[in-house]
Amino acid sequence: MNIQFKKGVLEICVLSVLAHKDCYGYELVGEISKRIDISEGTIYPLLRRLKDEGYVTTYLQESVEGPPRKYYRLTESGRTEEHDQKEEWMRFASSVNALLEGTTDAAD
Amino acid sequence: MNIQFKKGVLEICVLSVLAHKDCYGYELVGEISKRIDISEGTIYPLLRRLKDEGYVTTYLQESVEGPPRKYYRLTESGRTEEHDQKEEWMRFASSVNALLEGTTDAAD
DNA sequence: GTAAGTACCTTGCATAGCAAGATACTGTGT
DNA sequence: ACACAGTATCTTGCTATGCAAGGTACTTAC
Repeated sequence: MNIQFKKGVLEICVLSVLAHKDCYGYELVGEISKRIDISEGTIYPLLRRLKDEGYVTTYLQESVEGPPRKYYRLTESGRTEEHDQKEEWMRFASSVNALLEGTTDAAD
Repeated sequence: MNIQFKKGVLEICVLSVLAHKDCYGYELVGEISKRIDISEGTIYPLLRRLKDEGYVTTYLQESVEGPPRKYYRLTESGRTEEHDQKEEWMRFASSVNALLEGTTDAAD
């Protein structure tokens, strides 16, 4: 999978999963990996950024399966950001598709 | 427009335009900018990479409107790459869309 | 001669993803 | 008791790509 394609996209993916339910980092890796490969070395710095920007808050919760989990919850600002970034992704993706189709349909 | 979204995508956009017709750098900026912002500082290093990897060849052509134009033409290897990268983009974009829709349709 | 449009190019910066490794808790097998 | 696998957190150093800003040079028009 082209690593470059993921740049910026994993952020909206994380925001989108968190819009559905609170998650801890390790869990997010599993959720997102169902569709798109993502590693722990990516998720933790990303979550740190989201917290620094005020899009999420965190709380700790004990686990019987290992060390305590740090859960991430979307803030109101985070919900707005999720909405805006999703729209921007949709616009971007359809621009790319138009360009890829439009420039080849005469040649193909 | 989110700069990060463009990472890796501009390459397939360039390959796709070149699959349709030979272009010079300045012209590619104009073609692609119809859909996606791209600057000259991006296109020239990108074209250099494509040439180094054997996906394009170049030839000079005089112009009455300014300095000579350096045209880029896809090689066979470039056509294969264009096809493969386009498929990969399509797969990637639909994975992202599935993730963005799937994780919110229960919450929305 | 100077400004605007065309056309090429490079340098230095910012960003984000990843491999690899460090830390530590829990349960299982030996 | 010890080792290992699974869970869970985090950091460091590296890589790749896009961009602003700047430089060069040709042509036409004022």
